[in-house]
Amino acid sequence: MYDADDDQSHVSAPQALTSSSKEKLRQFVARIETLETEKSELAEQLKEVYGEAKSLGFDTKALRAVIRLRKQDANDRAEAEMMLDLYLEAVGEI
Amino acid sequence: MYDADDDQSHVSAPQALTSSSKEKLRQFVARIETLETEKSELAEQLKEVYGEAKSLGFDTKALRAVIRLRKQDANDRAEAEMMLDLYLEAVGEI
Amino acid sequence: MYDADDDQSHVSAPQALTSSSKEKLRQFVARIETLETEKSELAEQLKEVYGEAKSLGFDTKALRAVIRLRKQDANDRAEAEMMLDLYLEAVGEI
Amino acid sequence: MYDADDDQSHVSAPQALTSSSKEKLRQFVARIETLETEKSELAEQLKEVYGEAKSLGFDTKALRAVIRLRKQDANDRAEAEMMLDLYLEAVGEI
DNA sequence: CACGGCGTACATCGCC
DNA sequence: GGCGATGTACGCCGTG
Repeated sequence: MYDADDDQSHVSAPQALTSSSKEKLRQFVARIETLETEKSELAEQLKEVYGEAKSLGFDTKALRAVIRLRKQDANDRAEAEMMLDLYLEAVGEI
Repeated sequence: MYDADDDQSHVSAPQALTSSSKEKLRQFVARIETLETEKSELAEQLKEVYGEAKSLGFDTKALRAVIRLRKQDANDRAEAEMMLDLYLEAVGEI
Repeated sequence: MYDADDDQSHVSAPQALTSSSKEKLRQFVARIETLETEKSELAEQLKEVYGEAKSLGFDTKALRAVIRLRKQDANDRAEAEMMLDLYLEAVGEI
Repeated sequence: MYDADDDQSHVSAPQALTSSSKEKLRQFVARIETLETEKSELAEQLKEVYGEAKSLGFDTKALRAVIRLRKQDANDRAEAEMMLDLYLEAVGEI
């Protein structure tokens, strides 16, 4: 996208961004980078937690498996709910 | 995990976890799940931001490229900084 | 799905599938699962081939790029062919 | 990878491939392209099957959900098996 | 240090 | 034709 303000044509000719578009773009970049920074920090903390568990003698592989299973269960429940809705709709109950 | 409290041996005898170990395990699981939830929320917000940018006509693929490049630049700068420090230290400037 | 045999109405009344429909459904599921199994096996074999190439010292990323480019070329050639046919037909040469 | 026969150094200097390496490369490309062709054909057939089901009045969305669920169940069983092994190993039973 | 697993990003496809 | 979902590929990290 070359100019979010101007472009009504969908042509691919390069054109400069308006200053308004540039400003919006800057803001998007800033918001994204903030969120990614926070996300990286959480990832960092997760690593630390696993490291701490490991240093206390826990098997991180098994620990990760537990986490994965619990998540999977949650997903399964959500999926089951979805399927129920789908079936109810299929038999005209919605 | 054999038992973070008991096991100093790494032998293969089956043994249950002590209640203390179980409690620690529960806490680790809780901490991890909290962090992962927050991480997912940030991921969600990132998707929303990209979606908003897209709805305003910005090319998200290009936007992602911008983010990636800036990140790379930051890494490069950090690395250069590290090298500089290393050299300064090597010549006794620190 | 209301009933592939019966339903001409698209009304929302709940109704069970006829046994004939159920049988068809089973067959569809079976055919799909067979095809997906075969597809997974091919995917598996592809992984093995890439693994073998890697173990012989080839850069799999470059190898993948080669495959991608050749595929693109093939697509381009097919498209050119189609255009040619279209033009030939347009000038009454077919 | 610049030469699968010669390169013991892992340096990144560009160098020509030996004819032996080139030949191997050609064979890998051929094998990969064969497998990918077959995979695409299966994908094509899958599309046809779903299309046929749809034309007979079946709800493909529900059909896909069924397939997904059955696959998920299989995965769950495999995962459960893995967890069992993991736990058995953790208590020294392997 | 090389490998495999995991999470993420891209592309494709079916649907609307 | 845009959008959402799904399958595939890449990069990163932890591990042996």
